[in-house]
Amino acid sequence: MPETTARADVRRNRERLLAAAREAIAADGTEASLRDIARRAEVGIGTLYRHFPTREALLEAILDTNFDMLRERADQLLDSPPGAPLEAFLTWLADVAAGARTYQGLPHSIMAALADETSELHGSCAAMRASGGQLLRRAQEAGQVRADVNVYEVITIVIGLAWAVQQDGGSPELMARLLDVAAYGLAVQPVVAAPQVT
Amino acid sequence: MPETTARADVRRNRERLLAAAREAIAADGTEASLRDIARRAEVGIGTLYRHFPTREALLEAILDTNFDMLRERADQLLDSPPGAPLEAFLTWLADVAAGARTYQGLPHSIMAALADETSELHGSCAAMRASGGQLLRRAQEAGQVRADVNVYEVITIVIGLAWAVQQDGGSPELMARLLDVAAYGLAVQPVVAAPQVT
DNA sequence: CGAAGATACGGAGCACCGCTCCGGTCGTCA
DNA sequence: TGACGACCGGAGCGGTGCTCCGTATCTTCG
Repeated sequence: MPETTARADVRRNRERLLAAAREAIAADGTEASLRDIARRAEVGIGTLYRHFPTREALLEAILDTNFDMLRERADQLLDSPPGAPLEAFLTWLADVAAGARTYQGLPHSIMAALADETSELHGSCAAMRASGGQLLRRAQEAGQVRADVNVYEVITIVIGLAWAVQQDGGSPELMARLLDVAAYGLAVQPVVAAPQVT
Repeated sequence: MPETTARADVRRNRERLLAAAREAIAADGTEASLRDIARRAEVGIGTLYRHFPTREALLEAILDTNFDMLRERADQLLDSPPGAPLEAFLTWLADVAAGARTYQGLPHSIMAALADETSELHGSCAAMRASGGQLLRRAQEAGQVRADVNVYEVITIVIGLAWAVQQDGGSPELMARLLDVAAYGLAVQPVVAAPQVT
């Protein structure tokens, strides 16, 4: 049973706007022109603002499922393998990095949302951060990750790297290499293909 | 003997514009309104564009000495201490991070300039990168830094972290912590206050 | 010293942006 | 079917980056 709002055109316009926004944001990034989104949806600019009072509200509606998946992924990684907590943690970090790079400008939106508690995006971002916190803690308790870092710093590192990679054209290879350096820096023991000291 | 341009008002206006730009960029970041800069300089918007055809040209004029200092610092670190190449390299990285954070939005401008060879800022940024490359190579040849990273990746990491810290309010403490993680990830052996495996 | 010529100045103007606000339309329910 | 109220659309405001040209100013030469 789909959420049955009072009027039909409301739901219709909402769907049109979301579809148009997905298009526009895929093309132009999270800073896509709102007027352009309204145009694509064949809807007045006023209608867009009534449905989504702020840009963050619109982003939240679009990215909702993405963040949920990231949270689920964390829970999943937390449950299934009792061993290898470092690996699980790093896997999740890579997922976060990948998620942050799905749209041009997303890293900026995420950082802004984390900093601004009044942002509509804040909830999703904070939930994601909390889930990652558990993964981090487990890896730290297993003695596999530096004990002197917290979730906030880890997220900041990953989003920062994701941003830099985006600026550089968004090559997945570069992202992997930078994540490798970060992983090496976070781990207590080298885990990946890193030069060994003899 | 100061560069004697044909007309006097030209030099006068140039100075006024640079002073105004420094003010505005310190206040509003590298995306400061150009109209506002012209207003502060008590000069027409056309005059601003004639002196500095693009925003990058204006930034270049302002940041020129900053980038030069970063390059000199690299040369200096390369010469003075024959030992401790890792330390010299990491010191320079911290300087770069500090420099990238002097203005809001500077990390973005730097990354954009490195990617776009036609940018007026590209020269300064590329020169800085090249100087850092020597420091990196020396540390690698001494076996103190992972051999599988290049300057480009290192710069990308540092600027990415600087950006993230800026987004978060720009706390120097956070910057230091993130740089520490990056250093640990780049170094072949732990050098800083990092948890030791027993 | 004064006038001619070159050169730089200023800002009006264009197309865009985010965002507000209100008159008219249209769906819904009695 | 009619009335009511929620919803829509877009004009309008103040801002942006950038261009272009009539005009004022500086310099140089007679």
